[in-house]
Amino acid sequence: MECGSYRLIKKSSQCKARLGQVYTSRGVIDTPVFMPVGTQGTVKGVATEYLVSSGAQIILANSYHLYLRPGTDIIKKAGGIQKFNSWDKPMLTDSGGFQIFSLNDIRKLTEEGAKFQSHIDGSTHFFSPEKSMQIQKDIGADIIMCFDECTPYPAQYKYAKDSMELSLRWAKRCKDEFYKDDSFETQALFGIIQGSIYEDLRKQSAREMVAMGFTGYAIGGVSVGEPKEEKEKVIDIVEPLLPQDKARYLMGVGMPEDLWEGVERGIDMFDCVIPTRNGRNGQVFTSLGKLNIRNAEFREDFSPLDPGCNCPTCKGYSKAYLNHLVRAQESLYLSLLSLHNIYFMINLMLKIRKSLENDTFLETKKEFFSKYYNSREKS
RNA sequence: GGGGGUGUGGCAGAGUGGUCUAAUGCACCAGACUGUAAAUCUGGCGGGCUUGCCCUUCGGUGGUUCAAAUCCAUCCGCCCCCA
Repeated sequence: MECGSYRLIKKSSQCKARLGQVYTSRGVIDTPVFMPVGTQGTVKGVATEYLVSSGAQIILANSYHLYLRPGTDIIKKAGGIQKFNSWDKPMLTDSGGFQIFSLNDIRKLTEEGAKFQSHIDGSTHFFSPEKSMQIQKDIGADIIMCFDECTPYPAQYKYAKDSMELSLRWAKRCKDEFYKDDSFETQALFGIIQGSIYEDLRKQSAREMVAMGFTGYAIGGVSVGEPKEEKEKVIDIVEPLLPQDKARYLMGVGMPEDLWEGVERGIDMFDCVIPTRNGRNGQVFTSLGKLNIRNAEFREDFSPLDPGCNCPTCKGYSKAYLNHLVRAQESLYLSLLSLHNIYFMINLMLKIRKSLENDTFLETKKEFFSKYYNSREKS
């Protein structure tokens, strides 16, 4: 079976949601799936063994960050990223395209590629589509991404069009570079659709990417500040143009509510920094809504974060204790909160997959939302 | 007993006649975070409302002055040095 190939198991009778699997040489991924982000080759604050016990099936790493530090030579010597960080399940690397967006002030874009100034020491580095492919081959993840420009929001039509077309030309170069050797036997290359919030641009991008032919397709350039409705509109525009027999990946998404909306619209894969970053900042996701564990109301609350949660944090520690750890700036809270949030997202996807098996997606979604949005206000 | 110093918002600590409800940090109270330059960032932090203004604040009291956290007197507290 081709690495990165998608198998549709069951389609919802209620909406576009799909239950399926993505094949990789390091294992099969049940979809819809949430992929925790481990930019520097580590899901911040979460040891690999806990990541495994959370049920995470695949995690991300980032080309730009690992290229700068420790350097791809070291990762190669280690035997690839999975040997390096002891994660032997599937992995996906982002191309550095998002850094073109986030490092806006210290990068310069040309047709050839992107010149970055290292955020670590200021040194200059150049990423081209070809270079990004080489780096991602060296890192050795199972799924790798095309080098693109993650178009900022808001973007003028002209900018969005030029940016999307540049990403198309880069995608062609990525594909050419990727298939130069036999990497495709163990790695899959996914294309990324851009076009900001403009219907014709999104359609053009989707059509041309599909015509070019990739193992899977990602929707990029979302969750960059646009309203929720715009994001959902973009999925609705792009999804019908994507082949049913390929995985669809919504990049950088998201919040629990976004995962439901994405799955409902036919998305199979999601990644987001939110469970870890927000965890480090005290925000916790629970079946009864979000809460900030730092807040005074939890000082004497000796119950777990989420009554129904099976994570080590909820099994072992109370809100009052976690509140204390945060106030005392004890580093343990970084791990405990990140871990809980990872479990929450993974369990959420499990619940979603189960509802698809039973073909009760919409009812389950409704039930989730009614608890998630109403419970905390009532109490 | 002699000499010197000091007292400012929850804490530390600036300010030494008007531009002072009083810098800054901490603490505290909230909010944000979406392919990670993030254990970060933002806002609030005496009271009232008609949100611009009014009232109350710099150990206590009493003065000087158009004007006092700032000057004077006095009282109270604390600290240091010498006996």
